[in-house]
Amino acid sequence: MTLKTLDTPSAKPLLDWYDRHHRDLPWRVSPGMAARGVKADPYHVWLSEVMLQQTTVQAVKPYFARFLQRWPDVTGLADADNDEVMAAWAGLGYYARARNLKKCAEAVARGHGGVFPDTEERLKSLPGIGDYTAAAVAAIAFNRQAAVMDGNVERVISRLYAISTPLPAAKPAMKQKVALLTPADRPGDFAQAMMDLGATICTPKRPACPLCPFRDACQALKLSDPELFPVKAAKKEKPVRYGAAFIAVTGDGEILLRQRVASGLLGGMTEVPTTAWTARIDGETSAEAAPFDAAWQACGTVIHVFTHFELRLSIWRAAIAAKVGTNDGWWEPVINLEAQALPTVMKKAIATAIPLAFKTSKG
DNA sequence: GACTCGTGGTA
DNA sequence: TTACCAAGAGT
Repeated sequence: MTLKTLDTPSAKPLLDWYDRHHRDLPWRVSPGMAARGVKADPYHVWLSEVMLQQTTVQAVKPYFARFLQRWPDVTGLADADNDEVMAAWAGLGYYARARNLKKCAEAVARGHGGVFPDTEERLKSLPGIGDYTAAAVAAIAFNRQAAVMDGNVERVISRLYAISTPLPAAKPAMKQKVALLTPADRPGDFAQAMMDLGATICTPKRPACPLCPFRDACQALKLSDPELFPVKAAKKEKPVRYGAAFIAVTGDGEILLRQRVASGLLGGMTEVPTTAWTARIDGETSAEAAPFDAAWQACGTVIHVFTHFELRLSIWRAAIAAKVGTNDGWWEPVINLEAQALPTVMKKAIATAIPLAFKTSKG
């Protein structure tokens, strides 16, 4: 306890706040249940943490429920078909997470007897588990005193200590503060409390400081303005790329699909034939680049914003009498599109050409 | 440290 | 509308 210097606040007010105001989430054991001896299922904790990486709680909920229903335990997921996992993940984004999720399940099932390792270090050696997720699973599922730091925690800590060093350079110093603050008792609840606080009280804009359990200790509130923290490095501008996508439909109601290469953007996911996505409008965005000769009709443009560029996709449609032979693709009944591993941008492209292709057409 | 890697919600 | 951002990891 000598490490806890005078400027380290107590975690007690936060835990008391969490006992009263915690969010009820499908993957969470509430503090009340935990007090009665209910343990969090490491599989549930891990699955939810991977899904929640850079993803909102609202978006994760239905995916978490579907995955759990389909693959109730880690061994079932390890034995699952890769394409089915990718299809189940379709729409959630960051598809490397799904590829690594499967690899991690296989490693746990075949290398650890179906039991998740219970230390931060061993967890971090698994695919798709980095600093954050290793600490989160260790703390939440195994009650380890691990320092859990995500975007919420960064915001809370940066304000609590009025840290003016920009992110991500400030991360090591912030992590040290989190480690000093994390209690040996209830480390999992502490981590979840910090994240709930960041999500509901210590929000990016207009934080509800009067309701905060750290209101008396917060340096930003005392000396400055909490909304000024955390300081972040300036982000660069998003370039625009252009391309064309080709939706070919036969008289039998089949559409030409193909699979993207296993790595990189939308790796391993399903797509309609497209040109390369280049920085300029050129001949490649026209029907000249179509997969085969047909009466291609322009039917609109899809604008889709990825993390680091904006894509403007010209959509071309052709109704053909019968299938055309292809090298790298296959013909799929339009009626089966819902079961495919189609990322959102591809659903938007198809929905532009075939408005009734999906039950709920977005974009 | 700098990039890559999705998507949908919000102000 | 534009901009930010949400329980980050891998290279």
